[in-house]
Amino acid sequence: MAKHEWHAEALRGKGYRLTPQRVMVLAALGKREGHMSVEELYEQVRRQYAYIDLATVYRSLQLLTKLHLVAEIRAGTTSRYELVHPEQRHHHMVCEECSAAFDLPPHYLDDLKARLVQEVGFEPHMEHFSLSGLCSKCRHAQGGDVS
Amino acid sequence: MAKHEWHAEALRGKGYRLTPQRVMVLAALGKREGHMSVEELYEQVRRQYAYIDLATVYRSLQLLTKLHLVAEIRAGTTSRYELVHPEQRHHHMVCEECSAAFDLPPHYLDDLKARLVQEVGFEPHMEHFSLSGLCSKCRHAQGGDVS
DNA sequence: TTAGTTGCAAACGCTTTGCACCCAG
DNA sequence: CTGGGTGCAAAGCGTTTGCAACTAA
Repeated sequence: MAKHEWHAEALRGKGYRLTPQRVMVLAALGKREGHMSVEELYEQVRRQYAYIDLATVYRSLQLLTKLHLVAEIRAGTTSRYELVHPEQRHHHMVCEECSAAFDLPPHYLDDLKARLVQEVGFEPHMEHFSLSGLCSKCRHAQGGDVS
Repeated sequence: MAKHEWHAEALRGKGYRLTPQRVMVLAALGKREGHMSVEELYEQVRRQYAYIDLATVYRSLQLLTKLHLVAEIRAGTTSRYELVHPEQRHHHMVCEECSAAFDLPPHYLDDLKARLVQEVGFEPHMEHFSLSGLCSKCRHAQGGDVS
């Protein structure tokens, strides 16, 4: 079963309609390794179905995010989205220079989260978490200057 | 010398004009412990000078942020601002429930940053960093359900 | 059949910009 | 005096919403 079909089934299982638009959104997300901006997603889906509306893409992403079938990653001002694969939780690092995205193994933040809950009493919500900075490639290219 | 005067001097020292509007923005920021939204700042300044324009507030914050005299804290979609005190670096935790803001001692993130640079080669930029989640008060009020 | 979903267009909230006037240096 | 800064109004941009038509179940 293709990558996105699991998600489509989950959608129906929860009582929502499986419309062509939603399938296309899921398929587009499934075609990419990393996360996509709404605009990228929109362009991608439009190649299959020219009449889809941006609002529909937004509404689909909203629904899918609510159901935890896709994850919303806030990078700077705008959001990016990717399929959720429950067995491979991770967070993100986005390079400010080249926009490349990297996965951040969960244990880094789990440690931080545990310490914060214990020592400060604050429970951070890290589902939509991402760090921005410089990837190793761009770091070396720039000679390591820190802003 | 009052809290914000140091910042005003720094502004002039770098060759920018010290206008009443900028002084008022700095003063408003200095009056508060935590960070303020642009709107709060605007309302505050308007009490002294009814004709200030929102655009001026935005432009002042942009300049001050560029000069590292104020820090921009991204909380969810919008930004909040506070005076920078170089000797007391810290990051932020913002409660999603009650919007209260807490300071996060730098060592928590310094650890994380060091590990990331060493182990993954990624250098996160944490100047404008904040965590959102639930503060201890709201956590207990809600009975600890995690979304 | 019929409630959930879509396309369309308009509105929204926050932020930025163009421009003529103004004032800090 | 003069160029940087301001007020004003309008535009920009990503996102959301109201509504009539449509369609998955």
